[in-house]
Amino acid sequence: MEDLQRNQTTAQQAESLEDWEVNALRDHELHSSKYFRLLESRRKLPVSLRRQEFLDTYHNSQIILVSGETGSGKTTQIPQFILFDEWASGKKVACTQPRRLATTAVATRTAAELDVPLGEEVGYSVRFERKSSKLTRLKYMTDGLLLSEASKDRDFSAYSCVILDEAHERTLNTDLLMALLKMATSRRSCLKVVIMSATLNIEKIQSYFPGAATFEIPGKVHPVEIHYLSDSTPRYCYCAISVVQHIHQNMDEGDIMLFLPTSGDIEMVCSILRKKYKNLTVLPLYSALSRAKQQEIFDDSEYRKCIVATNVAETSITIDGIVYVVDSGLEIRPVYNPRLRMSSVLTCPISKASAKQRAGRAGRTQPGICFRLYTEETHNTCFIPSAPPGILEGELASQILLLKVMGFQSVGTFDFIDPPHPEVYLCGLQDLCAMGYIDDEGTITSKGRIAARLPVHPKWLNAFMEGQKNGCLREMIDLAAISSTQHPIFSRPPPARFAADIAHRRFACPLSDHMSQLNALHAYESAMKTDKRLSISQWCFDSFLNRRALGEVVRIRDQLLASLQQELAYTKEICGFEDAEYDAHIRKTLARSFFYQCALKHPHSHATIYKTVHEGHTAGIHPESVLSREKQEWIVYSEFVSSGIPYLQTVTAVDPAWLIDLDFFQDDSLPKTADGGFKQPLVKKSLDKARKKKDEEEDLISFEELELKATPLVKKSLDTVWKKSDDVEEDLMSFEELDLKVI
DNA sequence: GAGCACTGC
Repeated sequence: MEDLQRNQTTAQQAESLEDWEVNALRDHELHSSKYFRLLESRRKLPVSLRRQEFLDTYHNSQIILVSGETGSGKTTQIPQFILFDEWASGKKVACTQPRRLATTAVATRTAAELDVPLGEEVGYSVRFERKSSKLTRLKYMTDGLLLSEASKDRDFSAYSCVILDEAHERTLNTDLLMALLKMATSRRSCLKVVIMSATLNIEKIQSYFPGAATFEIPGKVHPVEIHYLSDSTPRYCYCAISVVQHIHQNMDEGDIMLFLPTSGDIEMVCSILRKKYKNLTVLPLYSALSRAKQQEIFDDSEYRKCIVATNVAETSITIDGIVYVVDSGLEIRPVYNPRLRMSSVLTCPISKASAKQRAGRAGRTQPGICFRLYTEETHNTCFIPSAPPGILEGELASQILLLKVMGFQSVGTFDFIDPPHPEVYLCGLQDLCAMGYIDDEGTITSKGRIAARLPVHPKWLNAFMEGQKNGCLREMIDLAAISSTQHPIFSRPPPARFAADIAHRRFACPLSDHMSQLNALHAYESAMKTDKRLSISQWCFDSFLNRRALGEVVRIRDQLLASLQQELAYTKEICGFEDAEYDAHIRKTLARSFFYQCALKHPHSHATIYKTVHEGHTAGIHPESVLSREKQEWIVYSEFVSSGIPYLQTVTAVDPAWLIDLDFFQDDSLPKTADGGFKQPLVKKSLDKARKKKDEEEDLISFEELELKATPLVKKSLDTVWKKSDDVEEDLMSFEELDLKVI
């Protein structure tokens, strides 16, 4: 390796080093026999045949765009080519992935290919888990982690080259990194950047990096025959069952993968298929399933396998041996409305890129067939080319804060590939201002600097500071951790919802969902201490609590504690407040830290209808909440969501007296909407009431004043019809009826 | 009285 010169190596040099019987990276340790077996198959990959061409491109350009389909070997080989070429730099090579699982998997594979122990020359770094050392020269990491490193070092100065993989997915983190790397390359001429992407939609990235060199790698995939429906159907579940039935009964062996939008659809279809075919191994696959259940899809089976999946199977999990794909053409998409600050999910048609990706799952090991449960015309005219980038899809407060802490003052003019809508940006600024993280000029405050570095949403810093004042910092940290897990800690499996609700009652606090969550977490922790490890699963099962989620809560909580103590100098001992007023302290803390997320009950309405104070929107309380049938006047809420009806989720009853001294609620400072339409009387009167304890009658306002809008009850009639139907046979169409045409 | 996906620090 001593003879190699940075950015001047040749494929021949590198290959002769690889062919040696001793390991050039490991001070001349002998290679294992497994190494040579792996080397032989690596050399056959399409990308290996063009190693010299790649190096020529790499040497002549600072930014390189590599495009290639799955199966080209780019994720494992390109970083190794670069590792040899950058060896003399003495710095690290980073390669990012959007997901944790892929990061660890590809690092493990690459370490094996280079015949080094994982964590030494080749390592990885993901949240909660680091396998890297001083020796590490090639580091696989999640894009989120590199981003958080970049917040402390805009120049990426530990790296000679940064490789961004899966850039076509356009995750929020990848987009931010592309922008930061573009700037870093102009400051550090010795920094190399490689953007790796699937071939589709690469033009956008190309025009963002005008001077960049491009390098294409042919893929190694088998042809997939596509069949479309000649007539569209809304009954995609039964249509899918018919197609699976046809494949199973009439077609050659090979496993089947069926894509459906929701876990509900999946469970229903699985139960029908299981009843009908004893000689078919039917396996559900979606992210909320336990790891063990997800792992079952890889187990050997004596029968043909039929995997029924959401789009986890599109990107996160790849399975070989699939020959038939059945694609409903639907997915669940999150929709965020910045004006309402409300999120919801919708069932939508997928993109053309997703359809291609799903079909490709059939051709990984041999030629395959894909049945699309939509017409060719639908595909061509209704499907958008590719999913919109993540930066256009959500709330951006934490990203704006991150850029501010990095020293970018006017984030509104920041050079993004796709700049977010100005209104989203403006909402983010307003929220940050309300939280006290930026001042009226848009300059970051000292509080904002701390909030930007937290491993949870920055809004929690206010809760931590308020919690410290009120002696319940520990509880706020617990709640922050609970709010950042991807799955709810309370499990309510559809067949046992009623039983789950009863089991959850032992944790319920009548005035607060937040308190109820804390009760469940604390019960879990004491069960962990007293029970043996084996029975904790059973305890969670019996209590209808999600063990995986609770485990993650504890890990996030520990990470938060560490970062609060280290970075923020929270040296004061962190302990819970324990007295008769315990509940009230916590509720007061929530009220004072999430004052911009409080709502007021409509005084006359019989149903529980609330109006949010900040924006003046109307919503109900989510039926799962302990407060759904209470008549509490003031509440704070954690989420404003919609599933047809707008709901406030995870709510806590508060006393308005706790709020009246906050600037936010001073009469003149009440926020107004752009058209000046904010309705103050309700809030003002209710606050006045708290201040003066006046006679209630005087303060009542008319129903009209509330401007309650009728909220249409969207019933998914089709869904309910499908789900209650037990006489399946009647509903099934014959395969011939479906009239599939081959393209 | 009902939800509905997937990531990251």
